[in-house]
Amino acid sequence: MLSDPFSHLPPTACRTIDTQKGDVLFRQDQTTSGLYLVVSGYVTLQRTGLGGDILTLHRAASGGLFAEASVFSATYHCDAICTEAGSVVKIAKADVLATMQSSPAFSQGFTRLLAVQVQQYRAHIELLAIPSAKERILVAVQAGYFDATVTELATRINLSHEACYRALRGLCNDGHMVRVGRGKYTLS
Amino acid sequence: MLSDPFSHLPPTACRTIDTQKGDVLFRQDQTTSGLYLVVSGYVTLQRTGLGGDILTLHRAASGGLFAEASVFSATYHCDAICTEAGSVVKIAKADVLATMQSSPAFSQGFTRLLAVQVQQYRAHIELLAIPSAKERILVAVQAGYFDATVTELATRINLSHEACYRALRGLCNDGHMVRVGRGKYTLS
DNA sequence: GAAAGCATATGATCCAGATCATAAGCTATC
DNA sequence: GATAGCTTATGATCTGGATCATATGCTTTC
Repeated sequence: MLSDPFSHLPPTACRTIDTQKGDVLFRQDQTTSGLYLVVSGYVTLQRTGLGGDILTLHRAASGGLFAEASVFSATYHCDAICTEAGSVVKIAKADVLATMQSSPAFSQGFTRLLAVQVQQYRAHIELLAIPSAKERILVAVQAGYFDATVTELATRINLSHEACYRALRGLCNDGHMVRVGRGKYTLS
Repeated sequence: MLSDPFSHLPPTACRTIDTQKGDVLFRQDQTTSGLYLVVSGYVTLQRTGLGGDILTLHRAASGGLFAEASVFSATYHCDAICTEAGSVVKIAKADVLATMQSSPAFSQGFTRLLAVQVQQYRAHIELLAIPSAKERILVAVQAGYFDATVTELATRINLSHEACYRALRGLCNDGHMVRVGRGKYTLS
């Protein structure tokens, strides 16, 4: 189940955790203890703004890794909340650091994972720069962002959910997308 | 001059390049040959949208590293353009990969740099989610984004330069900032 | 020192998206 | 099966920022 580089870790480094919807894996400013790999279900990384508004930074699906940067950080920088039941593997920070010392293969694999993250974030910043709501949604859907609810998509791409619904309808009218059911849209 | 982890690289891995304003270090989709460290001057990482609009992804100042992810990528994902004369050190991709195999200290140092990048991008995404122009600028200035022109700041935080000037004036009226000269503003 | 090019402003207008309001459908729970 | 809470959906209104226009100041260059 563990992806590539993690096979180099000692078995004791990993702990499987079953999650329920709404479970909190960690909160912002908590002391870091490790990083996580999603086995099944979904985990949302979010920050709560001063005004109480929720910002989704990342949504990790099956196979997705998150909080990798926590290995080099004293505290978590956002909240990790399970939006759907499933399970995650928690990998102890100390073991990651130790294995980086002993295994070049692990080191390189782990670094590659971080590099992928960097590229994903860059792509996301680019997406957020698209001024038109319709275009932004179209690109987001093409990039596979639309894997849950419309409301969830909206918060990820800095749109109100109303604007998101309207833009989706517009894209359907334009023939770029097709409505295939309540809250279900696909590219045409 | 080289920061921490790069002292583990063979001397031949690094090449110093003097840059003039406007110099292009690499362009999107070019084959990757290495990563860069800014010694002096500024390098902007940008992508040109389909409509010809320029999006600034990152701005590397003295001591800043960029294109680290290129080590694991076949092509560059954006353009690197020098916005001010100075010099950069180019570090060969092959040497980075080789040294990761041989030196755990380098590996860990390099990975830490990527982890920092991840956190910076996360913070940037958070910044972009701030709806009000005035607030967004205030946070950006506090985060040290305003190190060049107003126009440059505007493109980095997804605002028109007009909106940026107006918001700066507004922040001065509110007493949050002070205009200290033509195009110069500081926090009060 | 004239001309070109860019950053700095600021005013006027317009519109896309935020916000507010409303309602219906689906799910879970007691 | 009633209630609560959520997502979906759409209409009405309002506003903040984009866009367009204009002008001035600073640098660079020939």
